Amino acid sequence: MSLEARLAGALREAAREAYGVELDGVHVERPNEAAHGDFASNVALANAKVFRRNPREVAQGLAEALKAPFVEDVEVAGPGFINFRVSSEAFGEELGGLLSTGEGYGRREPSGAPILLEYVSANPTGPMTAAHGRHAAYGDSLARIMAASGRKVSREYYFNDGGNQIRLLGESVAARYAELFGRERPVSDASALYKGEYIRDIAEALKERDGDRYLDADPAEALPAITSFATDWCMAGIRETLARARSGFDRYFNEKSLYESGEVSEVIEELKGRGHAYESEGALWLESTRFGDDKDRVLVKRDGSYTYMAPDLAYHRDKWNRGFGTAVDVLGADHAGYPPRIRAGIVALGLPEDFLDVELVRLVKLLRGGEQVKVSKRAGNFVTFDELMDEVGEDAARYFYVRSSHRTEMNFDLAVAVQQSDENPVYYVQYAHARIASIFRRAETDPGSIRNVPEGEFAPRSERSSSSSSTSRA
RNA sequence: GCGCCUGUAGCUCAGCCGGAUAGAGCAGCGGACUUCUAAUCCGCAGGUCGUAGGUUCGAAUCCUACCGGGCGCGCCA
Repeated sequence: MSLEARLAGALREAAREAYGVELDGVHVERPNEAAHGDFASNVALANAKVFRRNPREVAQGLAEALKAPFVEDVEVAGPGFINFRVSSEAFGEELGGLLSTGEGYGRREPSGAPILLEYVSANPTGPMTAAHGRHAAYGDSLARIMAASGRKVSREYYFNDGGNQIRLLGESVAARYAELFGRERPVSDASALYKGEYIRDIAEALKERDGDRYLDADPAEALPAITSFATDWCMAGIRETLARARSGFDRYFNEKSLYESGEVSEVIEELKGRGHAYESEGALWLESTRFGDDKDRVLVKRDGSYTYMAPDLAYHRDKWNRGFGTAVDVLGADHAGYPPRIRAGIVALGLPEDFLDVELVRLVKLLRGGEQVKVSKRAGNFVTFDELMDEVGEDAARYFYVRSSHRTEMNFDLAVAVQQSDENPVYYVQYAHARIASIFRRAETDPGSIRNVPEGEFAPRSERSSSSSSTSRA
């Protein structure tokens, strides 16, 4: 157990002993000022109301009742902070524990209900973009952190290879494919087609594999085959990109499987049965206003097809049925309208409201030397995640993505990310690693072989400043 | 118009379930050291925490209004 946790426990015990008060969140931190000790706590201040006494008095009482042999000195300071000085033996023990545990240090054993983390979930209509990159970096980091702090996590990528966007992808590829043979394929709305360079790549790959067999074929047969080839091509590319970014998934969940298993129609029936779905204007609506949404949402369109809500609700119910305690959805900020309605649907299905946790990731603004990089998806002019990694490297890409909170818009300056200078934090980290490795190489020592800390080599920082002249610590 | 997010040092960002002089890195200024990769180390300066009110013993943090930026308000996903 960490020193912070041990101190928090001791404070909780002292509160029970001295005041008969049961505290839940006890905050112990490392103060900014070394003069304030090795650790400090604001319990007395934060819980003054619970104790019904003035903070200084409470702090004094807690300090007196504290039973913690590893604490050398306790003092009450300022408006009611409790400052601790910890013995160097305790620090030595902690360091010894750190060295022997190695990379496992600080990790917790898994416990509690597993979490389903869904992220990226981009439909296979093209390569991953720089915006998706932020999702991959954030989601992967979140998964690692949750796992390290003792939660079982499953990562899923939910995709749909059958919707309207996919149809457009198929049309786009078919048009390009025809062009490769010098033909023109009639399309209903040329402006809606995807224009990216990759469309040509897909068409060429298709020509490579199947030759001209779709050229004069019945479109009713050719188009599905072309579309299927295109989505497979995109999905394979996405998987490659994700692997390169070291962001793996336990499962790629195809929306289609929810129709095949009957779960979509089940969900509709269940909502009807619960009285939360009604028909109006020829469509079937979810009564989501009853559960906090702005307006009711269509589940089944007038033409009989489903909106995305239907399979999405089926997917979330499927997550619940698989035994997950929490579903975390990482979505783009352009889906801001989504959480209230899907939550409404979840509650309407009788699942707990807090089952779903949605994290919205803001957009990435790409800069190059302070100048904004213009992107236009419509014109097929965008920066792919692969191009970004080509330019700055995988590590720098991930570092910058995760550097600032996912909730704020971020500026990603490609020019800075490749600089080998003080301005580039990635370079700093890499350089620090190189230097440390160099030291160990010269010392002819393997850092992994260090098992115990010689007495007096390390000291808590409250002792460091005062006794710096006595011992040199390299 | 309504809703959600956001505005902290010249720049990029922490801090935001209220608490000790508001932090870091970079950039700036001053100094040290000629080396285990100087792409180093130490120090200094720099902030009306968007603005105005309110709650509180105490507000960057909570509440209200306003200003600026982003996103959303489809029988698209």
